Amino acid sequence: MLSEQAFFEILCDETRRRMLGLLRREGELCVCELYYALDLAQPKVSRHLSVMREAEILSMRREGTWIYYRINSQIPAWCDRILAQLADVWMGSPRQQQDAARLTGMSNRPTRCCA
Amino acid sequence: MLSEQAFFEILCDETRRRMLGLLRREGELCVCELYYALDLAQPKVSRHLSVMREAEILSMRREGTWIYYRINSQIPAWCDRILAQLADVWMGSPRQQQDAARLTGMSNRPTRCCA
DNA sequence: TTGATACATTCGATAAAACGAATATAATTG
DNA sequence: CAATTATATTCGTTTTATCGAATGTATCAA
Repeated sequence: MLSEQAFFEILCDETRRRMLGLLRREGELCVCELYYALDLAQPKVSRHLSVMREAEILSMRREGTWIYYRINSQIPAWCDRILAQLADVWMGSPRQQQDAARLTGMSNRPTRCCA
Repeated sequence: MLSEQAFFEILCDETRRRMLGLLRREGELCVCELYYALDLAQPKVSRHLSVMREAEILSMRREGTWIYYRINSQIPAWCDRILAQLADVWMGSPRQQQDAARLTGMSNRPTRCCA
């Protein structure tokens, strides 16, 4: 169960905040969408994903070769409220807009077959 | 002006969260009250105070030999909201109660002569 | 000016976090 | 089975944070 310490350690890294921002906005994204949108190397994104998965702030599901990540719906309410505050700050920041724009402009995004 | 990165780096450390929790509750505390309440070495508390002072999340005033710290009233609104969420989580946690109890039980607390 | 009290800083060591590069695994397609 | 695509992990290195111990500074009182 996501501890206070683990939660703040996760928020400490800007890459992870960008990932959480995008995921909160989009609901669910696969790894290739994430690293494309953030314009970062795939192993780097994967490592941060695994850190967040182990801390149970993210959950994942596999669909074929793609793995979709989302913010774990089981996180404590106070974490969710802080993420909401963070999203407020983020929306409108140049970096968030850039990330979102790159995602929108991405071609060949995988098509989800199911929720 | 307190950056997003600086803010989350500060929250990353449990000692600093305890300090912010106490300061939010008490309004203003001097260094000796802080390290007594937290039961930590004075240099350790001083170092964390200077980190937070440099990040402009704390402000200070001197009164004689005592230096009083408080949460900077100029911090961005979103930081304040996150600190409020944090205070909610904190209130009632064993550690917070312990810190507050030690402060209450402290003898020879300096008497403030002015605001 | 000497001593005492409150607080700050420096120093060296340790430990944790993040990185790029390379490699491994897992599912799909032919 | 081989090749391809998507994702994960390992490895060695570099950076950064934190710490205790020791020392420095500032204020006040005698």
